[in-house]
Amino acid sequence: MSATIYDVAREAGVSMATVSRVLNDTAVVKEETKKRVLDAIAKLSYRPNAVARGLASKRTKTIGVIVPDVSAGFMAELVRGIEDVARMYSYHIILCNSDGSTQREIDLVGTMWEKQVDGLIFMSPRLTADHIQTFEDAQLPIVLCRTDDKEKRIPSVNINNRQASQDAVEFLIAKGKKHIAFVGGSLQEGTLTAERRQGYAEAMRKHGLDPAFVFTSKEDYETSLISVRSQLSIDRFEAFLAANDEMALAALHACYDLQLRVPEDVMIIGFDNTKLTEMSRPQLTTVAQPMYDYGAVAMRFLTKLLNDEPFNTYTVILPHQIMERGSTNSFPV
Amino acid sequence: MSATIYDVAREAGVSMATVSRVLNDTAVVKEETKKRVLDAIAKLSYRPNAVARGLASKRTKTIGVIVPDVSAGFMAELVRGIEDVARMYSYHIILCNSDGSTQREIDLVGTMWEKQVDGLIFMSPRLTADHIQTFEDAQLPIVLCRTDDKEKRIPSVNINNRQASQDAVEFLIAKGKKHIAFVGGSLQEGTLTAERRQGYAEAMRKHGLDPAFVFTSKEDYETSLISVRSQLSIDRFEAFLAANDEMALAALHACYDLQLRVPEDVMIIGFDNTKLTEMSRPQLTTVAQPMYDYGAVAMRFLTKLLNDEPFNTYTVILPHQIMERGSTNSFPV
DNA sequence: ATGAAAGCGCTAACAA
DNA sequence: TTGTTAGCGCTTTCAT
Repeated sequence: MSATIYDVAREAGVSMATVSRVLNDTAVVKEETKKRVLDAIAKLSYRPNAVARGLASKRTKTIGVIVPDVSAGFMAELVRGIEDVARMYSYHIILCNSDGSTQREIDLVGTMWEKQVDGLIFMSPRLTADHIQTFEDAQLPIVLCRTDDKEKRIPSVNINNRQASQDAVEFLIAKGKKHIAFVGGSLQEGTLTAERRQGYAEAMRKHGLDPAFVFTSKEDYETSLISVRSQLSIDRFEAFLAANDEMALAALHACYDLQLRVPEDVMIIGFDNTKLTEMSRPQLTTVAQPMYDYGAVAMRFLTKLLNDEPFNTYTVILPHQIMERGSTNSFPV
Repeated sequence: MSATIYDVAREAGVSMATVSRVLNDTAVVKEETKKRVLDAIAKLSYRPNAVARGLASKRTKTIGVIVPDVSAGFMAELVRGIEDVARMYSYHIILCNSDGSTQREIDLVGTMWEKQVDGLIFMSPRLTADHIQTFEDAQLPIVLCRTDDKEKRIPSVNINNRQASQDAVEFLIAKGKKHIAFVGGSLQEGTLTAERRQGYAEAMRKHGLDPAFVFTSKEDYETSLISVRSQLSIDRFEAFLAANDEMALAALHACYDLQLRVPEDVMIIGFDNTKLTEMSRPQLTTVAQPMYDYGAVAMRFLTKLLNDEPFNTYTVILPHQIMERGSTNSFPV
C-alpha cells in the first residue's frame, strides 16, 4: 500500500491540511514547515491520489474528447493539438470514438459526466436537437470542434467551409476552368461535406456555371477513385474540387488511369492539407485547415470556460487558405 | 445539483447498500425491490459518480495509454484498436503523448498512477532500465505494445521485425535483385528501425551481398526523399527496403524524379501497410502489420491481467505478411 | 434479502 | 500560519 496524505502529515509532524496546502499551493505555509513536508513527501515517495482529490474538490482535471474516429484522416493531429494544450493546463483527456453515431455520442456524454470530466470537446458530423438537449442536461462546459451548430447555441471552433469552397472555385475559374465538378459523398444537410458542396454550388452559379456533382457512396479513396474514373470517362471535366484530400488523390489517380495530364488537362483541389498532398505526384493543391490548431484552439477555448476567463465570441472561425501545389500549377513555387 | 445514491435510496425506500447492489449486480436483490430502485433511478435521472465509486472500490475502469505521438503514421489506428476493445470491457482510456522522451514517459507513468488507472498500455521507441524500474514501482498491470523489451520482463505485443525484414529481402532477392539498400534513420540500437535494419543486414550477408544504408536524419517523407534522391543519383540501387511506408514513398518519388521506372528499374518495399501504400502510383508493396489488431490485442491482453485470467505467454508475436503491390510487380493481382 | 456504518484519500470551511 | 472537522458519493464488511 502506498502512502497517503495522512502518512505524510505524520512524518512531517503537521496536519493533513498543511500538507494539502503545500501540495496545492493554496495558502501560505512557513518556509521551514514546507520544507519538512516536502522532505516527508520525498521520503515516502508520496503521490496524491487524483481520484480522492477529484471527489473532494469536484474537479478532476480531466476532459472528455469525443471524436467520430481518431484513425480517420487527420483526426489524430487534431487530438494531438487538444492534448498538447490540455497538458499545458494540467488536464488529461479521455478519448472516445463515436463512429458518428448520434446515439453513441449521446451515451458518451452521459458516461463522460459519470467520469466527472471538467469539460468536453465534441466533434460530430452532425448536430441534432437531441445533442443540444443532452449538452444542456449534462451541465458541462462544452466546446464543439469542427462541428457545425447553425444556431450557435454551443461554443465552437470552426472554419467557414462554405466560403472556403467558394474561394477554391474562384481560384479555378481564375485559371480559366469552367467545367468543374465537386467530388463528395454526403447528400445529407448539415455535414461538413454538404457545407463545402454548397459553397461550390454557389460560386458556380454566381459565375453562370452549372454545378456538377460526382457522388461517391463512401468518402474514401477506393470508392472515389471508381466514381471519378467512371464519370470522367464519360464527361470530360476540366477541374475537380474534392471534399477532402483523400478524394482529391483519388481524382488525381483517376486522371492518371485515363491518361489525362494534371494539371494540364485537369486541375484538382483537395481539402484539409493532409500529408497526402505532399506525397503525391504532382503534389495536391488544397484548402488548408490547420488541423493541429483546430484542436489546440478548441482546448484553449475550453480552458477559458473552465476558468471563467472572458472571451470575445462563442464561435471562433479559424482562417483557411489555399495551398497551391502541382495539381493546379505546372510550375509551383 | 444532481442526485446521489442516497437520494435514490430514499426515493425507493431502501438503503444505499441496496441501491449499490442493483447498480453493480453484486448480490441478489428481490425482484420487486429492484424494480422500485430502478424506478427511482429513472425518476431522478440518477447517474453514479464514477469518481466516488473509484475511490471506494479502488478501481477506476480507466486505463492509461502512452504513445509517442498519436498523429504519427498509423498510431491512431492502433489507439482505435485499444479503445474499441477497452469499450467492450467497459474501460475508458486516458491518452498521453510522450514524443518518445524517456523522461516524459516516466513522468507520465507517475501521473497515470495518480489518476489511479487500472492498467497501462505503453508504447515507446526504446526501453531503458529506468523504464523498467518505473514500471515496477508503479505496481500497475502494464502491456507493452510495439515496443521491444529484449529481456522480456514486461508483457508485450509485437511483431518479429527482424524476421519481417529478412523476409522482405528474400522476397527481393527471389526477384533477382542484388544491389538492395535499406532506407532508415535511427542508428540507435533497440529501436524499431534498428531491428528492421538488422534483419535486412543479416539477410543480405546470408546471401553474400553487401548491406547498404541510406541514412535519413529524420524519418519523414521530405528528408528521406532528399537522401534517397541524392544517393540514388550516385549509386544505382536495384531495390529499396524502407523502414516504413512514408520513406518507401519517398524512395518511389526519388525514382520518379530521377526518371527511373518502378518496378522495372527499381523495386521498393515499405513497412506497416499504411493507407499510403494504396494511394501511390504504382502502389507500394509493403510488410503489413495489423495496426488495429496491435492495439486490440494489447488491450485484450491487459484485460486478462486485470481480471487475473490465465494466458499462455508474456510476449505475443503478431504475424506479419508481405503485401505485394505494383512497386515490386508490373502485373500485380 | 436488506440495513447500518465504516471507510476510501483528499479538500475546504472554520477555528485557533 | 496551522489544526480540526466535516464531508465528497460511493463500496463493502458485518449484522440482522
